[in-house]
Amino acid sequence: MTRLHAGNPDPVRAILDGMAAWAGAPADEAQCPVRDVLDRVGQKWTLLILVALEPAPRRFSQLQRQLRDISKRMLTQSLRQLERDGLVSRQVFPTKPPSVEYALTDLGRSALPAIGALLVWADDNHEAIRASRAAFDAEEVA
Amino acid sequence: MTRLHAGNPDPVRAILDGMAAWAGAPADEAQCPVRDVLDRVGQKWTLLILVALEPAPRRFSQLQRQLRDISKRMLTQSLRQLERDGLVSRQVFPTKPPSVEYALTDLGRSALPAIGALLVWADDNHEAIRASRAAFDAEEVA
DNA sequence: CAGAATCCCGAAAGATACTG
DNA sequence: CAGTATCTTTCGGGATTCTG
Repeated sequence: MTRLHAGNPDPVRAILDGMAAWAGAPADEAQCPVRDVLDRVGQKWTLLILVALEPAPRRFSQLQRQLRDISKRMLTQSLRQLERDGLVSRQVFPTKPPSVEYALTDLGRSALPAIGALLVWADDNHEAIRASRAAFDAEEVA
Repeated sequence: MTRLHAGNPDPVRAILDGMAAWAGAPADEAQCPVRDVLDRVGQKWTLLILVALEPAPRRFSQLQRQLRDISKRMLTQSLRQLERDGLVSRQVFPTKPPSVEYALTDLGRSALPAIGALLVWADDNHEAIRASRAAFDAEEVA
């Protein structure tokens, strides 16, 4: 068990080693923790939902309004996955009409710093990225 | 310009505000820095490539071997995007046969801490996640 | 060695309509 | 309100083949 700790001096290197270890098993790569989480991260809505739940628990409609252009279908699906992964809790109130409240679990909350760091980086550097793209595209034409 | 700084006491909140600001423009959501970077992150190979380039610059074939099951096509495509975004530099050596070396730019390197944090979290918690999934699936059957 | 060019499939995700 | 059920489209990405 190669466990990585936050205090690890070179986590990135350890990650590479960990990936190398998984490289042996052909089909078991789906079980690799890195790939596993990366798939979730790629889900387009999951991270936004987690972030949206940070300030306080939300109800279904509240989330849909907050995320603007997400369909009910995708919201339901994403929430189900997050619930299955244990990052989000779902509590049904048998009112009339029924209301459902979603909240971050401790596990889900523990992911926010890392996610936040990524989003902060995105915000800090997207201008540089856009500039780089413009320059790159300009050369392509020439 | 709501700029987020690493020292911000509550970056997540600021991100939400930032997203809300973008929510106004209907089609310009693609320009939202958060969405923009999230798309890249979801690319399945981009993060792995960045991590793989951390220790030292690599050549095309080296990368392909290191990432095991990536095809030439996807490796080329991913590297091009990263180059376009200014995260990776590409240098061609006119040897015979030609060799190409890829390296992280300063911008690319600046993204590694955030990525590392995410991957460390993944490794630390994937066991809890897998347990949660098992429990969830067990209930579904019942 | 380091790609470019095609072909093709399955998964992700959007639109729409119906329900308890 | 909080979903579920379909249908359809899009697109990421794998396999294969060809080149300088």
